[in-house]
Amino acid sequence: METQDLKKAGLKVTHPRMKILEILERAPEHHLTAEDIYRKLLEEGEQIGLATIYRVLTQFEAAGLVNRLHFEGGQAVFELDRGTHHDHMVCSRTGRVVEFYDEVIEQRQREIAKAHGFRLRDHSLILYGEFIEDEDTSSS
Amino acid sequence: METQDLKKAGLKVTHPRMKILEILERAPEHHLTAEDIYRKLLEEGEQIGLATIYRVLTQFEAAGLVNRLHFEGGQAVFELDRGTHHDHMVCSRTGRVVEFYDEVIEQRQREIAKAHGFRLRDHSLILYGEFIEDEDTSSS
DNA sequence: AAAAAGTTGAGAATCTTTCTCATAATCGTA
DNA sequence: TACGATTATGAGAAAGATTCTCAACTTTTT
Repeated sequence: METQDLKKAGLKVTHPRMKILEILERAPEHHLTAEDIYRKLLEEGEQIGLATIYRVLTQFEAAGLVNRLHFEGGQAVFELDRGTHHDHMVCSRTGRVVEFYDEVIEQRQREIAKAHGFRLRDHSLILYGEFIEDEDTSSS
Repeated sequence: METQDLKKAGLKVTHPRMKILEILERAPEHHLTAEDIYRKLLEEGEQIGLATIYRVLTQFEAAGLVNRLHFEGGQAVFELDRGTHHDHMVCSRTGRVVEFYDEVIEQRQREIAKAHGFRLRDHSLILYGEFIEDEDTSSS
């Protein structure tokens, strides 16, 4: 029930916005590109324009409903903001994304920022590599 | 004297490549977009095509001579690889970039990766905010 | 229900980056 | 030092991602 969130953000409760939120909520991957969302909506028979998706995602980002992440590869990915900050680990083989949170790292960042006279607003930490279990050793 | 580096990477020593390296070495900002390099070269009377700049930067990246960074905003920025890994702090007001290195964070990343069965290849840590000294409080 | 305000879809436009291909430069060798 | 094989360059076209434009349409307010 996010119609509240939309209203709070000064956004009208429209069909495209609800559907986009739904997709983000249901996606098992949790991290989707605008195109991913576009295709998933099409599959469900919702013909929502790509331009609308980008527009809405940008509005959602401004409202704090979603986060936009810049992984390698140019295309931005979006995730629902579930209130808890976390960083990301991206498997270069499968594209799998795992979230993690580490208070030691968070704390160090604050200290480093302070030491540099830097007002820390946000940060992006992404680990790149491969999950060992995702490795297809010898199989077909 | 990087002609050695170019040869070692299996790249011919050409005028565009030398000039691009020069620009990267001399740039006080240390972090340039392909366009930045293109414009700086033009200012020096070097008419090198943008396509060449992108091509060369990609080759340099593969050879480990430069790093490609993805700050917010879509455009990639490049820096000369001076052999010492570091992360970045970006001022949203001035665009100023400051490098830092923190062994505690590096170590934590390795531990986190290990705990997740993740073979860590690389990482990107960027702090966003503003340098307090860059703040134009009241001035003209 | 009508008016006011905000939203959508489609395609055009923009921006960044890569590709194509004919021409030109580099490098090892004769 | 010139030759030939190889590789690189420049310009413009092309591709990919995202934003813009604007007329038609919903939502919300009155």
